[in-house]
Amino acid sequence: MSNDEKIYQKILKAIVEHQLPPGARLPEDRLSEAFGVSRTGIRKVLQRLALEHFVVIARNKGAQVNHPSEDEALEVLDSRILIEPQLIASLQRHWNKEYSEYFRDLVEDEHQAEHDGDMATQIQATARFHYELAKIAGNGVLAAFVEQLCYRSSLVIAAYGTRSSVSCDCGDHAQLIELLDQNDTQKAQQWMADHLQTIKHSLVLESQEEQLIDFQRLFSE
Amino acid sequence: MSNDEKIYQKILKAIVEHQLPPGARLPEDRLSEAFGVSRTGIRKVLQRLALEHFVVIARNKGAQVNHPSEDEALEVLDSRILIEPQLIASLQRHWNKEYSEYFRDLVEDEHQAEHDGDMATQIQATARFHYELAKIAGNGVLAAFVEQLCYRSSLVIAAYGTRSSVSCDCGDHAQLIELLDQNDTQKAQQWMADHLQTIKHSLVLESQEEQLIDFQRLFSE
DNA sequence: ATCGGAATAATTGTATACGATTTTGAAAGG
DNA sequence: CCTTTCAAAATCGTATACAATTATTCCGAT
Repeated sequence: MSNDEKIYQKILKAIVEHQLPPGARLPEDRLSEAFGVSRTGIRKVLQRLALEHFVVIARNKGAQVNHPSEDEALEVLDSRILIEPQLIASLQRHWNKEYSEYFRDLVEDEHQAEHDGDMATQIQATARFHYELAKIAGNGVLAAFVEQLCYRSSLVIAAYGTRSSVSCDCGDHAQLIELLDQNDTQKAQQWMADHLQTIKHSLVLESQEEQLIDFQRLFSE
Repeated sequence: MSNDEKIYQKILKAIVEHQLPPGARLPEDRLSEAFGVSRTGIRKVLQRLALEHFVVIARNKGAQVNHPSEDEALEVLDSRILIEPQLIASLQRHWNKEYSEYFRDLVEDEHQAEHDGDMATQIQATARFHYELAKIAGNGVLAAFVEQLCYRSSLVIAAYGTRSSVSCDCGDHAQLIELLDQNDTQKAQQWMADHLQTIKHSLVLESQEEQLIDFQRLFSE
């Protein structure tokens, strides 16, 4: 893997795992000295992250971790709701015992991370379950998009999620594997749709109220 | 629009309109003098185009217009087949007379370009019909992905399309508007799926045979 | 004490320089 | 005449320099 790619992965990991919260500034100087490369390489990485909506770059003001709007948050989840259940059908055709065991291991990793209170690992494992699943459906273009949506979902949860957003759904993933093992495509599709809906509705969108409430509190005090 | 963005648009346009064919090399020096900026700005644009799969960059060998593999070509179309019909449902809810007229104008542009033999304009108009339609479904994240898939489709057609790939489907678009005007969501979805299938099957995938045939021809002559 | 406003510091935008790698082309040997 | 080899040209990767813009701090005025 190229050096740029390694830096990209590290920063993305930090964002997705909520180490770098939404709104955090990412000055090129600090990053370049932290990674031991010149600003040139850092800029390249930041621009990539910006295209993928993990950071936003304002002209002459630099990069900061994206704080997705409520619209964006919902659209990311809606996109997954539209795509991922659809992938189940072609996924089911490739399903076999090896996959079943592999994904049970992934679920086990999730449980372990949850038990250890290791939220970063848990977030990664949860996202990975979804996009690894997407990959075996056989369409690399869609799989790449789903992978991006999964990571963006992690960022959405960082912005709007509660503790339950990340942990509540973990036990569930094993249920999907059961359905796939039973070759019950219909139910598996429905499960996936419900699962993503659950995550979507676990988001707390404070809307504009947050700012209004601040004003009101200022006036009332 | 920033200067970078303008350069990006121009190069993308040239690729999508088949002015820069798949495989064409894009040396940074030539581009930088052509656009009157330093290589820095060009590199930024090329790297963006690479992330979006319009060009491929090989280390120390530079950028060239992507020549999509057959797998990639099919996956791009399959992705559209999975997504675009699904968008019809939410699209239909926003449909109104203004949209109807707007899209009839777009179709008229397609016809005009076809009549004038202006393939570049025709390609743009055809892609635009699809992604403008996707936009009014109300999900910006998905719409952006569909837009990218439409442009990638143009590149796929540059690589594997016949003349009929670009022109045969033009008259059709008006039919979809009819169905939307009649509020016949079911048929509109089916139409979209069939339409994209038609495009997919109009591709000629020479597969590995091309190379073999070349050898055979060399021997037989 | 608080609110401008100017000077200074910090940060980004773009160009250029130089080393590294690849490609090209020509000359020498078979 | 063809192949091989090596030098030169072209091209890319990365660092650095300097200009442009933005953020911060400090000072004076109200």
